[in-house]
Amino acid sequence: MDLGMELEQSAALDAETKIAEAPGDHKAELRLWLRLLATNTLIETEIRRRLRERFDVALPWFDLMAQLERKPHGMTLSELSQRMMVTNGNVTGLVDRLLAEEIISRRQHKSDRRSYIVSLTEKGRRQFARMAKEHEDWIADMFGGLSHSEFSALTKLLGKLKASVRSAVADV
Amino acid sequence: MDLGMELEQSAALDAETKIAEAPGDHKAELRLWLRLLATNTLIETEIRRRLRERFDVALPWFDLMAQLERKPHGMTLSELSQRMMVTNGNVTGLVDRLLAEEIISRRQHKSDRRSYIVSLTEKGRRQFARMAKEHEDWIADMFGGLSHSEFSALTKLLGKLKASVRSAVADV
DNA sequence: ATCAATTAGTTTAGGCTTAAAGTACTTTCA
DNA sequence: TGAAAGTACTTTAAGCCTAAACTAATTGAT
Repeated sequence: MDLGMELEQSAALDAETKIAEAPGDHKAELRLWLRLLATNTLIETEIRRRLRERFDVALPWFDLMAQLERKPHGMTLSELSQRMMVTNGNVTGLVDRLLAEEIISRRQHKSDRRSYIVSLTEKGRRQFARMAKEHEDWIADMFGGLSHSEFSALTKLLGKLKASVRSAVADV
Repeated sequence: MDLGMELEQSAALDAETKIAEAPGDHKAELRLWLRLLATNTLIETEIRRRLRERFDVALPWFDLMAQLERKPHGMTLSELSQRMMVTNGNVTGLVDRLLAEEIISRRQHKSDRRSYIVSLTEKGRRQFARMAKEHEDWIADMFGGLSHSEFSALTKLLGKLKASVRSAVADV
C-alpha cells in the first residue's frame, strides 16, 4: 500500500527552515505516514519473497510460528490473534493449515472448554529455528545503511509514534 | 503482522550505554523492524476501520483513488500497480470493481494497443475529495504526540532506512 | 524485415483477511 | 440460582493479494 500522495521531495523541510503551517495543513504528518508505509511495504515484500523462495513458507506462517516459539507451553487462539494483530477467524484458518502440516499441535484448555492451546511441534521448532537464523540476517542486511546512533534514535522515535497512535486510537 | 519477537523493553539500550554486540547478534535491527511493523499495522487497521465506517470504502480503493487524483490525465494499469506496490493482477481486479461503481473510467492508450489509461470520473473526484479531507485529520490526530522536531527527525531517519532497504533489495 | 525478448494486461488457483453472524461455554450479578 | 452479558472459537461471504501461466502487442538486435 502506498497512498500515492508522496509530496515533492523538498529537502528544505526540516526543523530549522520550516515555516509555520497554515491551520489544517497536515502535509508533514501525511508525508511521514507515507514514508512509514512505503518502508514497511518494501521490507515485508522482500521478506515474503525470501521466505517463499528459501523455505516455501508464507509470511503469516512464519509470524504464527514466531509467536509460539516464545511460549513453549503454547497459547490460546485468542492470545495468538491479539499478538498477530489479526482477527480470530483468520487465526482459525491459519491454525487449520499449520495443523495439517504438523507444524503445530492443539489441545483442549484444562478448565475452559471453549478454549484451545496451540504450540509448536518438534518439527515446527526445528523448521522455525532454521528460518529465524536467516531472517535475522536479512533484516540486518536491509538495515545496514544506518549507523548505531541513527538506529537507536529511530527506534526511540518509533516507540513514541506508536504510543501516540495507540492513545489516539484508544479514545475515539 | 507482528512477528512476535518483541524483545524485553530494556530502556538502557541507547547509543551511549550500548555495549559492542556479539558478532551475528542482530537484536537491535529486529527490534526496529518489529516496532515499524506494529506501528504501521496500528495505523493501517484504524484507517481501514474509519474508511469503512464513514465512507463504506475499502483501503485499496482509497489508495487507488489517491494515485489517480494526482494524475488528472490518468495512468496505465502498470504504472498504477507500481505506485501501489501490488501486482498487476491485483490491479486488474480492483479496476474492474471501481469501474463498476463508476468511480474511475478507462480508455485505450493512443499508440500502444496493449495498454489502457484509467482516471477518476467526476463522481470519483468528488468522493475522494471528501475522504481525503478527513483522512488528513485522522493521521494528524494519530501523530499528534510528536513534536515538530521529532517529526522532522523521524521523517529524515525513515528516508534513510527506506534508502538502505532499497539498496539491499536491489543487489540481491 | 524478422524473430526473439520484453512488456501490458488478464486469468487462474489458492491462500489471506475482514466483518458479521452463529454456536457453545463461562461469568456476573440480581 | 438463573437469566443476561460476555468470551472463545468457527463459519460464511466477499474482497484482497500473490505467483504463475497465458494472450496480445511492441521493441530490439541482427
